[in-house]
Amino acid sequence: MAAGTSARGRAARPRQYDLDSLLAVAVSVFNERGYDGTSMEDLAAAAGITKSSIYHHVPGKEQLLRLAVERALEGLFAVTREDGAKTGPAIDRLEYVLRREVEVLVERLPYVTLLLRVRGNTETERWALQQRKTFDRFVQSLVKKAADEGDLRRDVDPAIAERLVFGMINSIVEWYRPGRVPVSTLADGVVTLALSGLRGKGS
Amino acid sequence: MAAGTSARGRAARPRQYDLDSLLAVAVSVFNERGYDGTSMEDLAAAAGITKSSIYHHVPGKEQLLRLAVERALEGLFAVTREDGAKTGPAIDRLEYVLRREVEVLVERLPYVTLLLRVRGNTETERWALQQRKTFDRFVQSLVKKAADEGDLRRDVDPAIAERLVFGMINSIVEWYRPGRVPVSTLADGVVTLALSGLRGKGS
DNA sequence: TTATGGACCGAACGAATGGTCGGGTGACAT
DNA sequence: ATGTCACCCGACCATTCGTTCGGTCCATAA
Repeated sequence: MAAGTSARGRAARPRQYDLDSLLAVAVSVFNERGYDGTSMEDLAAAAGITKSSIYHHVPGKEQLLRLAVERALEGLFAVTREDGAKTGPAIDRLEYVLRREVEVLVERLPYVTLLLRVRGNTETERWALQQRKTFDRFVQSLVKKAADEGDLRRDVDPAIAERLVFGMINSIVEWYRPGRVPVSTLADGVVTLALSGLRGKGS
Repeated sequence: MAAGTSARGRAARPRQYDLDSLLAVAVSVFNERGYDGTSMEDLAAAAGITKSSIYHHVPGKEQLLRLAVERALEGLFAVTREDGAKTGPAIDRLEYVLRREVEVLVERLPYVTLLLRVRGNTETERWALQQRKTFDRFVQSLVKKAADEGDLRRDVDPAIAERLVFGMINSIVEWYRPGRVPVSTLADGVVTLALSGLRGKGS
């Protein structure tokens, strides 16, 4: 984003970071090595900078994690406040949220990836887990409502179904990379699979 | 397993580990804190033993990881060699593998959990990732065959579908704990959801 | 020209980490 | 009684960790 040769000045002044561009690098490394498996030296090397320089931008390693998961959670919770998630039959709201969640997940892929891998070792991580739980409960209530309105199959426990569909969506971060397949195709696939299943009958 | 007061001897000789029981403790801690986030002291504390004692049973931290993921992979690959995975229409083989994978995953829950979280920092981890990829390709070929035989819906790319269903199953380790819900119910839910979807029409 | 301030650096610190070493203790077989 | 062996211990080591500090460089503003 803000890294690279500045406007003027021959071959001088390469790499120059601000908080945002440094965060992008850090998150990328976190996702590759895992948060605990990443040292400040790893980050420094990836950024082409020294360890101590990182502390000019950020007060510590944990803050980088915090900023990243905040960015992810912000996107996720924004969906729950959108119209499509609040009006109409629960089954439609559910479909809307599923599709939108896929979109947000792809849009902020590295940040959401990191969020989904949080384990709970630090205060920041525990806070992130709590937030995820809150979001989870929102979707859970949608599934419950759709079941109550008779729009879901009755031979699968709604609680289990929610976990599974949720897990399916979250697993996207493990393999999807933007470019090859358009997001809309992915989102269609998710919604179709979640609601109508894999088996035949399709056009 | 083998920890506890020995047959004879008053209140003497508490905790006494063999490789297996120690591994069980270690894997449990790995899953809670993450492999990189777990120190040998953490393991020692959880086992009620000193760090140095651990080295009596195992040559190092990485070996514990190795033993654990081997246990998981062994169970997974055993499925691919079973009859149900090798005979009959691909769609039936697929259903068989899905159900059996759920069963193995639950049966060896802590080990498979650890396997699914491997990142690739050490040689052992990279080997584990390679093995997972091999298993993945096996399931992929099943989905492909089922598609060729016309038993899958044609409006979702088989490659994407396989990833999603695979991800759904793998996500089970994040929430399922044996006891509350029987494995058979879970497996039924997975197969139903994967093949027929969430939406109505069910009995 | 000088001063301000953002981005960066090398050297160093205390704490934690994975691992080693030499020794101890008790159950069991001889 | 003695020796063996599995299991355990405390003390220690070299390295790596996250973090701090004092200082340099240079683009821009006054």
